[in-house]
Amino acid sequence: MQKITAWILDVYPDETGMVIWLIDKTGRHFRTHHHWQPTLHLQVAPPDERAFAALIRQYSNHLNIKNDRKYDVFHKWQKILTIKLSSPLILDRISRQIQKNMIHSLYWQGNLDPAQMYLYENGLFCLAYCEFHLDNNNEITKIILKDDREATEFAMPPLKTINIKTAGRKTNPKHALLNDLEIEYEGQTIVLEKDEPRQMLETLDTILKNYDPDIIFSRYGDSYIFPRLDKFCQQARFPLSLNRDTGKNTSFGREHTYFTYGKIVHRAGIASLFGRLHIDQRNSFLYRESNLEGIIELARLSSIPVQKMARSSIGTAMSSMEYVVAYKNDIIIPTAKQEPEDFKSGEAHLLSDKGGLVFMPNVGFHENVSEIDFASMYPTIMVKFNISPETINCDCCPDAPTVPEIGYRICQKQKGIIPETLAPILKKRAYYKELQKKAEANNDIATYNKYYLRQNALKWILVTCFGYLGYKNARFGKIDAHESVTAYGREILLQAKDIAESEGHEFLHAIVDSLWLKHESGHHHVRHNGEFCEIRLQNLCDRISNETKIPISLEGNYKWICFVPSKMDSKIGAANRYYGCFENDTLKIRGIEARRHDTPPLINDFQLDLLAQMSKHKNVKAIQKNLPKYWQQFEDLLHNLFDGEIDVEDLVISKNLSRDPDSFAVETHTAIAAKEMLGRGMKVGAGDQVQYIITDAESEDRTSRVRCFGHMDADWAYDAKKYGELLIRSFTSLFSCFGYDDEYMLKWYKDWINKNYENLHRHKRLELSHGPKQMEGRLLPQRQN
DNA sequence: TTCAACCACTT
DNA sequence: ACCCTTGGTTGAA
Repeated sequence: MQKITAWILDVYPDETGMVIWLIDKTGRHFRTHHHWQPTLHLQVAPPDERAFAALIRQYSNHLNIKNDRKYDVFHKWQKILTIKLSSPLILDRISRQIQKNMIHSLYWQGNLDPAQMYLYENGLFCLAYCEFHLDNNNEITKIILKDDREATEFAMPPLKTINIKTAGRKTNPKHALLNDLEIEYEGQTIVLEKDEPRQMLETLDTILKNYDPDIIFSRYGDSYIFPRLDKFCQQARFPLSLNRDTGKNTSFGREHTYFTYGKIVHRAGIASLFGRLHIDQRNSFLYRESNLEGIIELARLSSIPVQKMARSSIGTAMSSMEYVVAYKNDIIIPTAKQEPEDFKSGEAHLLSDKGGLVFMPNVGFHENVSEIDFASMYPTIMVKFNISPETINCDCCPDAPTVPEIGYRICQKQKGIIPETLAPILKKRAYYKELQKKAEANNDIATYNKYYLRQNALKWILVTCFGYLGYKNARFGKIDAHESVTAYGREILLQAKDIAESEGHEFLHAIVDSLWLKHESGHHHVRHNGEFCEIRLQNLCDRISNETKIPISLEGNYKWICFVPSKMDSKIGAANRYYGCFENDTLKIRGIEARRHDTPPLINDFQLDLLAQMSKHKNVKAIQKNLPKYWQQFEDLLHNLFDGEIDVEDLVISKNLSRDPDSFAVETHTAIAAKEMLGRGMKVGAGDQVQYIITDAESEDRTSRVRCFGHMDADWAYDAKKYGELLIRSFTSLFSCFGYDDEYMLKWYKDWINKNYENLHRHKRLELSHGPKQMEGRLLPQRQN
């Protein structure tokens, strides 16, 4: 027998169990194997008995079935069949077959990834430090975990990394011809030339064999580099050593598009390696947000293997963390959500259907305002009030306290699966934030970054876990739990408002988890009375935190803040559109043009420039005094626009395609630009970004309304009038409360055009002062073949 | 000119 | 493989 103490690098199934790659303190790696059989649970309904018999017949040698009992999520003792499969490789097939042919039956643990299932069952995770007992065939006989996924300090193995990317272009090269490849490792860069494919493969192979990296980072490795390399290898019959496991070939997953945070995201198919990790930095939300630190943090918490974690959505990580808890508590996981929404009376529905509480702010400018924010309000509510699908209206606590307004009971006896999942995450994040602060104070940038990245990854779990509660496909989701959270949220916000008012603060505005309070008039500057204010606010926050049990803290004191009026009704504010300036002259901007990614650079820069100037003013009077100056800047820019002096790249509008170009019902600018690109042989689809210039917004001929950026040639010019309107809109967003509202501005605009550009025909195209710039990198190249 | 459907985006 | 709202545009009535 042999003992190795090492980290788990990667896990994947084979015929008889799991292949487990280890890496030790010195960076040595080992391929080991652990015999393992996956388990499913089933409760066969009478109509499905024939289908079940057929399944047993078909897989007679592969299924080991016994009668069993298990608790389900609702703590019901279920009489079930436990089915052991002979090999993890048939798990997917059998799981699908049960789901398809046995629709009346109850079925648990279906559609789980075998590697994750193995890790859940053994309480393990990738990058866990363990002691492994091996026999002479490298077969694992015992694993002793010497690590804890909830630990905030954990050791990491020494990982050798290498970077592969295409030379030159920064854009997605999926349409492009093959480019040179750049390989970076140990501080050196090697360029592999595209003209010598054989040479390219041989050099890369040598590097892989000699340097033997643990992680390959790439840009567009999933969609481009790895598929091309694979094709080359096949053509040249060259066995490239991408995989450490010599028996395996690179696996290419299916590409897919999905909806998240209100937009379609395109995810290229995963190119995953065996025994070595490939992370495509451009196909990983998590990498972009929180680097390898965040990927590893979540891989440890969720038991999702690192390569898959890198490409997973936050929702997937959240689900997997719930499964970890379920396995730990020996609770079986339903294959699909089965619990229908509880019956509700009309009235209850009306009350509970509301989301977060939002007030209507008094529009316009306010001075001497402080903002206080609840930290992670919704997840904290879930943990503090034990809100989980199975804790709502449980059978065991008929006299339990109820949720405000909607009256659901919440279980007092059993801790819910969601609170149990979230509690350690909240705790861990708070701890990381503390360490981050400490490192900042010590000017220790490396440590600061490490903890910033980790807490940021956890933040994403916390901001999405609430939405996931009500998501109809989530296995542990239930809309009632969702509603309970917002009900508590509303009550807590109102409670905070009452406390603030009782302490003599003037309530100004509140959105879900933030409150804006005004200080009594008489102190023109918070600074003037600063210290007194700080203490009063600190006391207020302490009192609210104590009474509501949700921590709240001071976000900052505003010199001035402006709540932008709604376009629908200028009397009331659009709840989430505001901008303000803190005492230290930093700005907070929400909802207005400069915050939107589809605002062209010209407009964006103009608005931000105005705001930067305004941030120097200490009160509203000073802003008002400078209005003529701002107006002049606005009018000058408008003249520039009409005189054709603006570079086209400052007018580019970028939008995400919500669907494939041909399936748009309305010919929006986005749809027109996408179709133009399609016509030029470029591959654009849902989730891709299109960039275009408005050339003639009012044209009868739809195709002339916009041009996709990159194909603007000298025959085309931008539509100054239209961009003028966008410019005006960005101006009114800032100054409508001074009388520069839409109505006034649009009338002024009409007169201004008549006066200054009366010879400008409505559809006249302007000459460009400089030809369109073809910017390297922003230009989408023609697709090959 | 009006308005419903559609689309993109933010919190 | 998430909730809903606001604001703007399109194109037919």
